[in-house]
Amino acid sequence: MQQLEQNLKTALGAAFQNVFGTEVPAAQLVLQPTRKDFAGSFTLVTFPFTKSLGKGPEQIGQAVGEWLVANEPAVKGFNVVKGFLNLEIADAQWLAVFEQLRQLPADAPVATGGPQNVVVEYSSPNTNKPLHLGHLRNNFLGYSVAEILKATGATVTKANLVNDRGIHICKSMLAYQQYGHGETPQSAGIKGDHLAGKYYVLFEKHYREQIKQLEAEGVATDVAKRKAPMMLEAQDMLLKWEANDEEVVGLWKQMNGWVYEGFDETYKNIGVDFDKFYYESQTYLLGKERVEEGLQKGVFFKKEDGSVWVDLQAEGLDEKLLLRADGTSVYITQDLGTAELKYQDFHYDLSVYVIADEQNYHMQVLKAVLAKLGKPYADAIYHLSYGMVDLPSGKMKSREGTVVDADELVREVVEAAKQATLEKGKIEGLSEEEAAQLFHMLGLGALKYYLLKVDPKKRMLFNPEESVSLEGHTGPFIQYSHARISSILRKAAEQGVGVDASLTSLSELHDTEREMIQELGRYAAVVAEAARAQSPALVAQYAYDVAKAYNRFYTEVPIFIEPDAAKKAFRVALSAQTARAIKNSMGLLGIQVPERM
RNA sequence: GGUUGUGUAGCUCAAUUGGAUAGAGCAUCUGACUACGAAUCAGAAGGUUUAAGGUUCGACUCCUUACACGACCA
Repeated sequence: MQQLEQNLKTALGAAFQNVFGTEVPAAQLVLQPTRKDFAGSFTLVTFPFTKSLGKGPEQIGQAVGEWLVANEPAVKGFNVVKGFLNLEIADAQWLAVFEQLRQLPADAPVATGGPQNVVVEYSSPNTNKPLHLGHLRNNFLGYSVAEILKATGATVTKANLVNDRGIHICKSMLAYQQYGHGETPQSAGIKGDHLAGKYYVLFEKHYREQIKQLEAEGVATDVAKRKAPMMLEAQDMLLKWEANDEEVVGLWKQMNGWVYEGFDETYKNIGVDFDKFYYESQTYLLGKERVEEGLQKGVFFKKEDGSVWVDLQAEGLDEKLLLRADGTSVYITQDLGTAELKYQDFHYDLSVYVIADEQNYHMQVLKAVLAKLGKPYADAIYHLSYGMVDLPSGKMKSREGTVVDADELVREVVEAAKQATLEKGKIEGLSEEEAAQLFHMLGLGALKYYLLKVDPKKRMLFNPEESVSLEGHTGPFIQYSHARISSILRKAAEQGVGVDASLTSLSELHDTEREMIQELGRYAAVVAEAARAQSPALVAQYAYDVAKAYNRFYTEVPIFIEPDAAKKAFRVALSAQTARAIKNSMGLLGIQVPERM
């Protein structure tokens, strides 16, 4: 379709040349799809030309339109409404567009001239508690952005930076030491990440009790928080960990092992994957080296207490701590090391960090610090900042126990999909295993689509009832359209209707057929824009538009009843092409589509 | 206090990046399964795009100010 648009632009240029005798810069010839309520397929806005031509917008549209109809075979007709020139395209052109789409391999990359070598870091969990709803948005976004970039022909590495060290990890370790009695995931029958989370919560509970007690003894709150015995013990544990204390490191390895097993299960269950894992325990030392490098280069400075800082006021930021007085690292120290390591490993020209928007400032600092160090990859860093997920009851707070657990949520959406599917009673003949796979596909489709259809940078509201809904603007709506088409294709195969019929004998297209082709033709442009904006929401919207357009076509145009064999074959081919577009675009979102449901 | 993001129908979200009468879904109401899958389709109703100015042929979009909510930095 790009070619059709290009041809139209060339013709428009010629029209201006011939009618008004002036050259119009190609950049000014912007075509947009015509709004549904007007006749035509492409629209040129003529207002911008009124000044230079000294003529009214209608007059220009009329003249250009007439010239096009007389001289450009692709333009069948036109109408002018105020400053809008609507072009009607000849059906032969649409069929040519369709033919081109059909010839394209299903996995043909969409060339964009964008970055070729990309690392997308996402998920990046803490190893002290299980994944929750917020992580799901992160995981689905990261996976989808990676897939979209792959679709533009880029080489993409999916990376996961595991936050496996620090005081928060020690908290769950300490609580386990004190209250665990040697419990294991096996003995407790609890997933490893949930077991660690249980002890993290236990730590918080006892810690808070200790604070209360100290306060009752007249200690000020902030002092109580620092001096509570459990906090002191956790800090002591962190020091021991950094000193490679055998017992502490042993416990750390054991508990992290449990957590990784739990994460693996969850990742598998939600259908995301990674090519490379990084662990902060392995990058923080490299980060310290970078801090040292900065000191030597004179871009960082040391305060009297020995802590290391960077002055970013020239960049519109503040002074920022890079290394504590006691020499222990802070978040940014580790991030410096990880960025360096990632670059050594992959020499990316784009490094995407999928991180919540509460880290906006932190990521600005990271970029600025790397720039100060003169790192060539500083510019390649891009923070894909996404908004928090709120609940109808308000904000999610792990400390207040108002988080929505990822595993539990997935179970619920799959169960809801199962109930709805069984009610419809349309899946007879599927084995038990196939049915289970289908329920999983539909439940996850609903959940993923729900989280991905919203613009990433916006904060969003998670409504549990809507998230399991299967009707309207949802994943299952699109999945249903695919299942429906699959059914048609099965029937076509039975009846021996080929999809490779010649299109040349077709006379006139139905409106919905024309719209369908135009919709299918947008695919490449949508993927390119989604990659540029790093927004799966655009792909989600597109998949919905395609399904919607098909359903309209489906109710208005007969397929198997059609007596004209050429038309019948074309409609089957159009259906097959639509199924492909749905499967592709949903695939970019990490959502699978069924043959029946 | 400083920086920054958001504000669109009762609710959840769009709006091709400055273009036409601001579109979808949910909820409400009406109609369509003896032609191919009704998880569908067709239609009704629902809007002073937070407010006030400004730029423009044209503003949800850009600028200024104010208000509300959030995040971050102290």
